[in-house]
Amino acid sequence: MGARHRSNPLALAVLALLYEQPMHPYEMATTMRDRRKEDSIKLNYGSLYSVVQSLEKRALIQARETGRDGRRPERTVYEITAGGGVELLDWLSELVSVPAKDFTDFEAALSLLGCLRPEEAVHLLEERAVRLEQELAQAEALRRHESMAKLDRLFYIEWEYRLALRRTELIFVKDLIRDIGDGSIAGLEHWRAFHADH
Amino acid sequence: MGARHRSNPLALAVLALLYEQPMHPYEMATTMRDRRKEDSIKLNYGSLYSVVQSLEKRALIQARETGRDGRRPERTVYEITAGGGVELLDWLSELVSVPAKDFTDFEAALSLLGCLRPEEAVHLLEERAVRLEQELAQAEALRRHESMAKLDRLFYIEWEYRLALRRTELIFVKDLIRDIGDGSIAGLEHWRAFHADH
DNA sequence: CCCCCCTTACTCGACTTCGAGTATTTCGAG
DNA sequence: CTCGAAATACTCGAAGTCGAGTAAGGGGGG
Repeated sequence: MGARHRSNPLALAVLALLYEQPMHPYEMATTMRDRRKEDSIKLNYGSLYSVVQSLEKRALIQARETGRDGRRPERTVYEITAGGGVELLDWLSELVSVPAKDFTDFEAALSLLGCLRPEEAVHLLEERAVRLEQELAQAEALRRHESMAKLDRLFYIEWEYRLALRRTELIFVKDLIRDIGDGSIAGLEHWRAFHADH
Repeated sequence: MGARHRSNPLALAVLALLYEQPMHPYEMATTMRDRRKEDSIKLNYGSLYSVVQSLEKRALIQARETGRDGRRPERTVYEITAGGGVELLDWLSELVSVPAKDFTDFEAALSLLGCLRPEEAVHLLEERAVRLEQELAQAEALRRHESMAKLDRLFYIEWEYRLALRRTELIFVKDLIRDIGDGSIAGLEHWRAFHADH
């Protein structure tokens, strides 16, 4: 399969949209926005057009018609090919069944926490905790909102997943604040020593 | 500050290493490997050299000496500048204090789960659950290993963070399997209907 | 003492990503 | 009916990403 090319999830999203029905690129963008997919899949105008182009070159999608509506700029409508359908299901199956390592910003920051003084670190972690609590409170409010309450759960599983992770993150951050604050974290002396020199 | 340029965490890692002591690029790579930083920060040979170049252009680091050891290829040793130190602390502070949205592969996959048939989805999620359990078991084993037991906790917080997230993910996946399996997930009819047409 | 392979250190160019910029068209207020 | 604002549909080039490729030194087996 085209496993070499499976880096950009936007390509997956394009295949998924065309799996439902043919579309032109701009419509893909608006559809993704309407369905809140931009929250879970990074969407960029510039990327979209080159991703579509690259999918066409690999024969996973093909141009269907290059019609024009009135005197508007030309729209190229694309449809998925048989190969594209196979690639979609194969790729999606892989993403679901094998847990990939993903590099998050906070993980990177934690691994370099030693560059900050302990007190500074605690202070910044407290800020993060506050912001996480706000985010979670907002999410709770949104969930109770009527427009959300009527939506099938299938359409917001990814949202629940993200919330579950955020809740865990909040607990982790609070524990960490406690352990640095009361000096119970192992290695605190080395940490202080490094900053004493600097 | 240079907030426009804060996309690649590898640049942050380079600043952090040079904050400790001057180094040449290849040494950065090996040091990161020795300290297991490659687990939490994506390291690529090609990227490293262009990242270093870009940091130099922005005067956050500077070449110190271009010595050579015997007749080996030239090594350029870099050191951090005053501006580089400021940028490091500022950037790191931001990453710690404000929770950023990160786009993970699994979240993208979940948002497109409708493309798979329900039974297929359950099957693949079960595979993921098994793999997650294996990963967690391996991590537990590693933690009990002597080389790990002696290490200061400060040096593997990022590892604990990742494990906490993975544990939450496992619970989430198991719950999801249950809810799709026993038909209690809202919207299952629409899901089946879509695949009946196809 | 010579050959092969591993490590060291870096280069290269094909490919992607990004977001600001452009040009047209519709819509609504006045 | 006309002017401007928003929406539509796309383009462009600068910058970044990637990993295979290269080339030279060191070291150990025959």
